[in-house]
Amino acid sequence: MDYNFQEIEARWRKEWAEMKTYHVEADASKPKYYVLNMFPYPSGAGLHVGHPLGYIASDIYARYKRLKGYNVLNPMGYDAYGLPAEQYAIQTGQHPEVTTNANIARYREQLDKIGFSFDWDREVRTCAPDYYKWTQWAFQKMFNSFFCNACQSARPIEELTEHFEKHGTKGIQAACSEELSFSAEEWKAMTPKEQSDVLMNYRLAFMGETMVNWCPELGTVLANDEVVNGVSERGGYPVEQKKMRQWCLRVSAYSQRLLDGLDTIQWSESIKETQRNWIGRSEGTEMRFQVKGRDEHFTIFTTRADTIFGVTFMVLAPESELVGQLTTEEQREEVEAYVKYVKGRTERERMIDHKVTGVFSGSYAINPFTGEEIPVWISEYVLSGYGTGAIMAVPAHDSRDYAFARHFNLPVIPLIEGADVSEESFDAKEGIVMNSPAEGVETLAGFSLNGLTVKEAIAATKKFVTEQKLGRVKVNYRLRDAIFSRQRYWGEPFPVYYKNGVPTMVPEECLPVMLPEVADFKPTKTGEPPLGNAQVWAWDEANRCIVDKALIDEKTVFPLELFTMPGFAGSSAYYLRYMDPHNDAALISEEAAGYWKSVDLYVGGSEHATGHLIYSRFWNKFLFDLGVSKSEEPFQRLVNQGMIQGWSSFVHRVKNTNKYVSFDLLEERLSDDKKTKQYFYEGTETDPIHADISLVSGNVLNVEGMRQWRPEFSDAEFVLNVEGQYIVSQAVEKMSKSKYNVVNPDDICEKYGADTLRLYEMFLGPVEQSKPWDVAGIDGCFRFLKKAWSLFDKALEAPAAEPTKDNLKTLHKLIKKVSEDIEAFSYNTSVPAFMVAVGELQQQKCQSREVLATFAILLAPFCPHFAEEVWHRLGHDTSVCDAQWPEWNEEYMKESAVTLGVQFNGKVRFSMDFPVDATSPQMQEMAKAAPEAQKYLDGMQIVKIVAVPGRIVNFVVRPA
RNA sequence: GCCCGAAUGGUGGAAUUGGUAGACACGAGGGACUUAAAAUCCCUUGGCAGCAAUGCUGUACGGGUUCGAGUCCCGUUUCGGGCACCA
Repeated sequence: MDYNFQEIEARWRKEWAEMKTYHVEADASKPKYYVLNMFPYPSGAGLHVGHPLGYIASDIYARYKRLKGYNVLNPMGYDAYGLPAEQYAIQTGQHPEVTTNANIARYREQLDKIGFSFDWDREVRTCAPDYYKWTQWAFQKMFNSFFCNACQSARPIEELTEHFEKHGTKGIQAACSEELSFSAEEWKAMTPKEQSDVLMNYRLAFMGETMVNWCPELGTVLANDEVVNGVSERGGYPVEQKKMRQWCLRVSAYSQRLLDGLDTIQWSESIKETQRNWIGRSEGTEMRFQVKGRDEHFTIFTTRADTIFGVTFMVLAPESELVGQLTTEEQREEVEAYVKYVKGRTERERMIDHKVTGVFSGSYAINPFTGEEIPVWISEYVLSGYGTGAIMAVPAHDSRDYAFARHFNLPVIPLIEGADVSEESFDAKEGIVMNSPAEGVETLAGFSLNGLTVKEAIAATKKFVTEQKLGRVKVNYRLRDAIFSRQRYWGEPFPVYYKNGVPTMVPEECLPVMLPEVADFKPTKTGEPPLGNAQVWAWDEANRCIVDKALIDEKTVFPLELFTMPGFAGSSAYYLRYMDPHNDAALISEEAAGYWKSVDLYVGGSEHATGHLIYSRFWNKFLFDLGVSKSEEPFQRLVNQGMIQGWSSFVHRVKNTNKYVSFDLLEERLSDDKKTKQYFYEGTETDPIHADISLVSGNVLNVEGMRQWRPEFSDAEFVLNVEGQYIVSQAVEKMSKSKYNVVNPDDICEKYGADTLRLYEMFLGPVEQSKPWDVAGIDGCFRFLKKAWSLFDKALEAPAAEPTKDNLKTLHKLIKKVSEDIEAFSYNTSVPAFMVAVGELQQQKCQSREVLATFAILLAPFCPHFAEEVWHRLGHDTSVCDAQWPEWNEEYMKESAVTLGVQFNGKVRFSMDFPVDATSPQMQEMAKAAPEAQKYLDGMQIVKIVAVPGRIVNFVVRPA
């Protein structure tokens, strides 16, 4: 009987669904294991072969763990809110929900063909009201919390108001946007609006007037991780800086915990490093500088306090509030012009050219150590969002300060012995300090750093600054608060209304606040976000319901928030919801949270390193503080699957013609910058144009198909080579619809079956690595399954037999290899092990039902349909999923004989055969053979015996 | 510029973590079966020399440690990834 994968796979697909084979419930009698994939955004293009890579890898792990006796949670869902559906809606008027549901249906159909062990009863969709209810709920909890710096934990906001009423801000240690100072009396005297504004300064979800990344093209603000190289990640549109009122999450409050947590989880070093970079902890000193001739001072942040004697100017960020205060009348006009110039530059312009620009403020600061006067400048190279927005410039030891000093002719004072600062600054934190102070300069309390190493000098300065109360030691983080509102339609609405200008939460019992219907998905004519188009979008406080906007009276009926939440809102805690997806009383029950705790294995792309994976950790830590999540970290082990790239094919069109020339007729030249290759035909340059890979076999183009494919090719001229063929050029690129290089998993399932697809994707290379999809190699995997099938087929037709020694040896070698490989996520090496094992069993004419059944269990994680089929043909009536993973036994694997050799100088050798067993007489013999060998090696001593089981034994010898 | 990571046949990639380099697969070549093709099976396949046994050489390049290095150390080159006026 042939391997009829289509029939087998269809049957088991149906069976598993009917039997709910993959349904899972919390079960205290079994250890749990939680496997999770990053849930997909269901795009209109459907799945390509790259998508399932991670799903297959994690599915293998989930199935393996289940066979090992774990209660495995392996859910799947959809990150359903997103920009493409909304943009499609704007173009076509089609409601995003309609397109999203259609896409989800398509995804589901594709996923179902690949044989995953997902528990679909637990599916979540971020756009479902019973799901986003809990996104809104978490937001409200953040709104009603602040972060206590002393206990490093979120606390109810009431604790803060109580404290304000008793003591004002005195003794408050809370994460905030801005340090405030007021007394209890002042607090009590504030209007509700004023109190609300003060509390916004502390809430974990707060409304803040901040510089945001505004993308005019998309009509919305973007988070820092959504801006790449100064343009929007999606679409690549320019992004500018704009001050706007926005909802924000105080992610920065958790900086230290986010950093510390990294040491407790098994993630790749590179992702951890990326997150450490993004958090950007830097330990330094904040120092106060007096302004000359005025009773004012300002504070700077530096990590190089030791360079205080080399400060020759100060620099303020143009956006800094200090600019207004420190600009003198004479300089005002010039400064204002400069600030205006800086505002006019986009983020991208600033990034691309680091122009040295700046202007003198007119003021001088006093060096607190020496009393020297230092001019205060303003320049865009100082960022307002980091530190205090002001720096002390030490041109000798900072390259940016150096460039500025050279440009504006400011003095450069070297402070490190032997540092040559005539051409560039000396930035390294090493060497011996000098000129600190320079000879003859008197300093505060006679302070001197001369002769110390830089590290000692930094420590000494910190100590001195603290003692003399010139400032304080301070830790700064680069991590910014996340901007949490978007000016879009297709996202979670905020459960917030504006009561006389004060943002107020819709009562928890009334959640979710459902996304309203709108007539138009575009922003309103007055520039309001799309929700401004909703007619029924006001909150009736008395009746606790959403009502028509026309009823707004500012007494009991108030306008609702028009912003929606960003993409990361719904994806930040979805892994918790999977634990208890139908609970409508809580995000998750105590029992579910206590049992499943956190994700043991998380699989997804590394592109989320600074987005989702930070927000999720933050969100989870917050819920952990609330006691909802039972684990400080959401994802214990993270595996980043690589991308599967596609081989794109190109036809070459001669410039300004409709003539396409076979690739082998072109002449290759390097471009002027010698980085890219260009191809010429008879001296004229050609442009490579994507051709659909379905029209190419090998590297030969189906010219007729090409003509029919798209109208522009129908009357094109194709110049063929001498064999009458049109050769395309090929290159590896990201798999994408627009590059016509997409391989659809459906086609592979159709032609080879899901089991072959699964096996092949794993065989292609390490899961973590990006690699191109190579169509040719899949035959090898398909052949393997056919061979394995015939092995079972033949054995089942023959009478059953006891396992032979060789059978057991092959089997146990395989058990060991596969078990170890799965644990290590090294599937690409276990596939060959299966191939070898099948070859051996075939040769042994294995007829043992027992051996074959065990083989089926081992194969089950990789090729579940196949395994299930043969498992049943072997006479089992329960699913192979409920079998038990076998243990290997070293006994069976012992080699019967090895070759013993002595090697010295690569010349002297002898050999003998003996069974491998440390206690066997033959092994003892081998030990004796060591002195025996000495007679071959006169004057040598054997220092070490290296035995490789089944291989060779080397005696390591040295002159005695 | 700074911080990671990588480099092994024609190709994807193995190598028990310091112990026979190139598993397994693809591709290529040869053969069997077949009228033929597909499918299947067998053999060869890093390079050089040789009929052969075998020998020499070989893991980006140059050094080093070691009885022994793809693996460890130092330097160089190239390619990926991340961060980037973060004081």
